[in-house]
Amino acid sequence: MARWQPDARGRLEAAAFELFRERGFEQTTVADIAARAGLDKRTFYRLFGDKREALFSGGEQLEGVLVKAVAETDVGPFEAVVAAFRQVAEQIFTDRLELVRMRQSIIVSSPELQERELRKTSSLTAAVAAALRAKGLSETTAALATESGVMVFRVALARWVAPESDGGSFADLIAEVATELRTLTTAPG
Amino acid sequence: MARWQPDARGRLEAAAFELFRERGFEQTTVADIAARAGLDKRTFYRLFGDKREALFSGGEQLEGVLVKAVAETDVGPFEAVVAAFRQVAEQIFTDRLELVRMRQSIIVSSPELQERELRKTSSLTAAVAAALRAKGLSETTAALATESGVMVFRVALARWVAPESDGGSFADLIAEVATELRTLTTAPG
DNA sequence: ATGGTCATGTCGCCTTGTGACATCACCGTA
DNA sequence: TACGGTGATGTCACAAGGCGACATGACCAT
Repeated sequence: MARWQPDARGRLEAAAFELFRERGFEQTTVADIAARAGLDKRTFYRLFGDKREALFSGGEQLEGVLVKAVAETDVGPFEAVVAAFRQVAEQIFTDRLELVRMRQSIIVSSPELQERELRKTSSLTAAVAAALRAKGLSETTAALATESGVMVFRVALARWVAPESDGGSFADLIAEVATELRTLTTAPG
Repeated sequence: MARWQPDARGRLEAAAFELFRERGFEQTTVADIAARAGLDKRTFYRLFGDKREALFSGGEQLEGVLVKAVAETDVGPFEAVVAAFRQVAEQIFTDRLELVRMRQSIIVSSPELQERELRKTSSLTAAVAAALRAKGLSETTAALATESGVMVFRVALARWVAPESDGGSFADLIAEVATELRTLTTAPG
């Protein structure tokens, strides 16, 4: 018989998710999370940099998919980023609406988590922008195309998880929002 | 003779700014800041929510100017936001390049401060978007116009404070970046 | 003079996050 | 079979962030 149960990291993530939902983020201590996972506080900190990180693990995967998609697509930079996000929407978000909703509701309830989410988005943005620069685009163009794409994704996500949403295709929503953005910046006055 | 020196808040902000530059954000304790300002740690926490806030005080002023400018301007939403930021650039940033550079260098050196800056930007964005909605625009349009404007501002700011920058007109830079964004989202392929 | 108000200081507490060291199953090797 | 190494975990101790409760004392109105 093994000395330790397997997948300590996964157990901690699950425990954190449950506890954040049950009592809220601030009312949950790291010791609580570790206890529910049958581990020690110190072990938690070996696997996660801090309490917030337990909620932000899929990030690297997302970044990988995005960067790859952007690098391989060969249309205009803005179109490339939007296409990459649509791919992410299909690969990663499909059939996960309820999960995403729960996650969002946790994040919205805590300023600390909102800050962390913002930073995650920001570093993801930097990675995508770097991928665009690697294709020969200028600093400014890469930054604007990437941030526009991220913005479209965020607005579409907000609409997708909204209570009024019918939970239709997230990828289609992204395309719609991209179109809105185009008309918005184009139309003078 | 007064029992307390005046402007405790200002003294704490100044002390924090100095210490963050001298030793770095993480190496500075709240007790250090308070001591340099001739105050107690507890007093610091009465005036600021946390250690980071000592560096983010002009934010409310900025938000006020922006919201007012957006509400009063009467062109397309994106144009309104860009115009508002150009006004801010002239009113608040002119002749403060060195100060802004120092501030930025402090923020860049600390992940915690970066997170906080992101959140400040985010709440400012929300305020501007609300001002646009108050003018009758849809949720999505307001969000896209605002975020586009904020993005333009951020990219322009990055270029303005960059070491290679000639320190020319920040407002002009904003106009340039806005134009770049238009061509970028417009051009298909 | 009297009492209220308000900014500040003092004290004590819990939580976050980390360094240093102990433990002990597992594994390869003699 | 014994032995030592490795790696994940627990234990202990501690600095710092952040907050509640209470004390202090200058200022002000009456």
